[in-house]
Amino acid sequence: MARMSSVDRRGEIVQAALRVISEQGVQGATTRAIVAEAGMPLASFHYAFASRDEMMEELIAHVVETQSIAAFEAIRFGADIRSTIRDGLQAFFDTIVADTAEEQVLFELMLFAMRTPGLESLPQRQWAKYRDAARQVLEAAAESAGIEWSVPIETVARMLITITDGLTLAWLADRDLAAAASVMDLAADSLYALTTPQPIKDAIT
Amino acid sequence: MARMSSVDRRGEIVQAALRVISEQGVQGATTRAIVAEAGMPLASFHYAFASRDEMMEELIAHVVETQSIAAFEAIRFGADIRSTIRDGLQAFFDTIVADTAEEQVLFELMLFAMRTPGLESLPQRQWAKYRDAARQVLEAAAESAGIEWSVPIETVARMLITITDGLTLAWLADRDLAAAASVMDLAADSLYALTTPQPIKDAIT
DNA sequence: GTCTATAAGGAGATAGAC
DNA sequence: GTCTATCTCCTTATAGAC
Repeated sequence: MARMSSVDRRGEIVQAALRVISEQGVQGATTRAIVAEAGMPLASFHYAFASRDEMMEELIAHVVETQSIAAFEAIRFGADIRSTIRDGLQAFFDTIVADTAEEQVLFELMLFAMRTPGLESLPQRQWAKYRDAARQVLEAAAESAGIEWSVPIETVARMLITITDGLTLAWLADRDLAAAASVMDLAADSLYALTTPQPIKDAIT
Repeated sequence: MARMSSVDRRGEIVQAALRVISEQGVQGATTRAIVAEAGMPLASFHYAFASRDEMMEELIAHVVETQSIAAFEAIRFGADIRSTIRDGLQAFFDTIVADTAEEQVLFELMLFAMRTPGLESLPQRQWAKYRDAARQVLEAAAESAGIEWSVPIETVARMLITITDGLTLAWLADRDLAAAASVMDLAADSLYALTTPQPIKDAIT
């Protein structure tokens, strides 16, 4: 492994750190563990980064920057809006189940950021990105099914993120697939209740 | 401070550790920081506990044992079930806002437990206690308002915990009171939709 | 029993050889 | 530029004086 650019080396260290965190948690991500994972001598770490703090800052910024809600990309739209919502929740949840370790890392990093001077605002940005992704998928679902949301879509997006966060936490805690399914059933009904057939041109009476 | 029983000293250390964790996170809860907070010499720590690991184990077990959802105790029941639900959510959320640091500690401890051999099952027990508390408050609300839940109450309880967890996480991330209120409005409607007037003796048609 | 003093090891960071 | 060897500090844990 000949010489590599400083940028490449920083990226390689960050990726190695993410793998270490995934297996051992934030606590276990010592400089020694990281360079061992990356297969480089200890001094290379401080050649690329001034300090471990600086590396963690770049790592979290990288996660916030690149991490979208991959789950939402697995959603397939159909004509039946209620089924689309339910299937969409399932697609989200299946991704969480498949990438449980990664999801746990996200929570650990967000809590770490909250405790770290200079990184306190990153969880806020992260959740804003979540809501943005939720809003986009809700817009796409509405357009696909020919319905409208009866409350501001930002509010529906917040509700959706509330539900997905709650589902994820419960999954991390008790790994109960059937229980998650029953919650998703209720959640799909609740979100479906927020839809109206098409434009506003269908009044009662 | 004269001599105290071993049990008292263990409790005092655990309480001091919780205060340290509240201010500095789990990482900052070193034996030195804890005994400094408790105002005792370092050796007292290992006189009471064989190791820091043992203390953390007792601390988390203590939290799981004693921590109920204090928020649910602030709920006042009224005749209007929808308002009762909405007010109940607000009472929960107000408690979260008032005790944000403590709530953050709970998440940190649960993630810590998941990474600690021997403590992996504690989050599961913790969430089971959450659901139990939710079930009790849902039963009380139904009885008070003279309604029934149209789906199994365990499922409603899971839905409620999903929502409160999601609300709590979002609050920790972005501290947006108004946004939480809008989510609680939707959540109250969703839970209200799961109620039926009284016994099952009111059929349509 | 209680505390001072210290051991033993792991952490981040760096000096200096190559 | 890169890596070995080391420095310094902080951690858990304990030995041994009182």
